[in-house]
Amino acid sequence: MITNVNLGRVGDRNNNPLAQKLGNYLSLTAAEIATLDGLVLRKTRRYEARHEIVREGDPACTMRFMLSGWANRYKQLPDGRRQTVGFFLPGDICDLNVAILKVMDHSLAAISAVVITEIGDVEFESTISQFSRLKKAFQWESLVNMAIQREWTHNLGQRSAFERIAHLLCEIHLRLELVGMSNGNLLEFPLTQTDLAEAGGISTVHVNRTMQELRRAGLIHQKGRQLELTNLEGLREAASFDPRYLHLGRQGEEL
Amino acid sequence: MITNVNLGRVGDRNNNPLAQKLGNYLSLTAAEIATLDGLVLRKTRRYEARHEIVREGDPACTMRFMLSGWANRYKQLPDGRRQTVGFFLPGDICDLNVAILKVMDHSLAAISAVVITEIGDVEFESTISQFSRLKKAFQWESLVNMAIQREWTHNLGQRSAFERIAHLLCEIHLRLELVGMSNGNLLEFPLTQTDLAEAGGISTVHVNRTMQELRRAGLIHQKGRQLELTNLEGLREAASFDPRYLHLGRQGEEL
DNA sequence: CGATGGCTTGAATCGGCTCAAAGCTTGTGG
DNA sequence: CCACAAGCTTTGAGCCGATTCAAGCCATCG
Repeated sequence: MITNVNLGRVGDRNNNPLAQKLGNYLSLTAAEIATLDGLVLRKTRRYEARHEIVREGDPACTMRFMLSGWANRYKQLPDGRRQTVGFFLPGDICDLNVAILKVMDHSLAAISAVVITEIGDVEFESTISQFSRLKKAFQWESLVNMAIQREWTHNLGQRSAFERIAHLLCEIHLRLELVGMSNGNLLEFPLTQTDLAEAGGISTVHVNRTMQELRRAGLIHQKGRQLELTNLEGLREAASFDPRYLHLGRQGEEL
Repeated sequence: MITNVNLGRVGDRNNNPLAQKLGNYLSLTAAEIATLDGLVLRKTRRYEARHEIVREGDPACTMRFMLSGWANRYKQLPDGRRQTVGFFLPGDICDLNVAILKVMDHSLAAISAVVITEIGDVEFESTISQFSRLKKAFQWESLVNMAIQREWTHNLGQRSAFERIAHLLCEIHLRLELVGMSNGNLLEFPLTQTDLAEAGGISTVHVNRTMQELRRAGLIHQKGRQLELTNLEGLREAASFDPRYLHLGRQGEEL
């Protein structure tokens, strides 16, 4: 069920997560933030949990910004085997310039309820041609997304099930932190074990046993939809998680 | 061993592979091709087979274009487990805008002897700001690279060893075809079984058995460094290879 | 209160890994 | 032109991580 809603007030209680995200690369001026608000806090679309957003084969017509909720990007083999190739968290940009390609090579689906802004490329182009630092920030974000995709490749190719799940949790935790959505080591966690299985390339049953192992090792603790990373250092160690691939740290101040 | 060579004449016997590559997305004018030649056929670097090009942690200072040879991009865990996250074939662009990031999150190494052009972003920016169709072609190429990375993620997460290797071979074959480097189903193939193992996330021993299986199934045939895909349709079938993720077909003519 | 979706468990099985040795090729230097 | 080394490929045997299948449990929600 797709509904169009005008979310005019998203911006006031919770800062625009896109501005928050890009602020991790360059520190943005008030004018730049206002520009991002203008891009993002307009007509939005809401998708209920577990609903499709776009399907592989659909025309690729707009860029999408995640305002709230979790979504995933997945690909499927003809026989149905499905791999999640990425998660979208608030502040994420689904694909810069996708509109150039005519057809989606993967699907997007909401995990929890999701609010998204769609942006046409004309408008986007005109914004970044006026604000060169925003342009740089968007390119940066895009490069980080590629780096994440490479890390996922690495994750699936070389890590054991235990390490993989640990790595996924570390990445999600850090990415949520970047948009102010973790409360220390505690986070809202809508993923089912089946979601983790599809992202980790492991069977659901084995995810279950792996999560038990992580709990027994004192690395995580779950109560309902909340996940606590009870020993973040230990978890990162277990995963060989090295956050450098996320390229944070405002190294771009000089511009 | 790194040597600087001026390859002034690369362009005349073999067309500039970059122009050939981008020509698969948009059909380029003579002026556009000349511009690409100007970008690419200048001072180049040659790396011998099996030598490092950049290492994880190095400063990320330039874009790179592959003029000839094969290279790979890989990441390594602290204990040495190594995953190839992508191959670079002639005509490939190592990373648009990498220079924005300060540090490489992965390494590049030559597989066969390789010739590369390095391009500074200032020069690159000025070129694409003058030639909007080239800009579009470069963005397209960049989106295709992301799509390839997603497909690799899918490959590692869901396909069996047999399917994975088959898929890799299909992809390589098609990508070589795009730059005129396959001779029908026959191709020059410098990868060792160890290379395939690192790309497929499988052990070398198992790659060996898998290649035997592919041979027994009549799908491939090897003589020395040559690989023949003796039953391309069968191979694609076995791999569930769907070339749509490479987004070919000059759908961009309208620009 | 029943239904639905997610989590947990056990047992049997299998795909792919490890280790270790041997067989091939290719290139190099004498 | 041969001999040897180095690197790549092949083989076998035993093992282990992860899968499959099938059933039961638990929580939530209409």
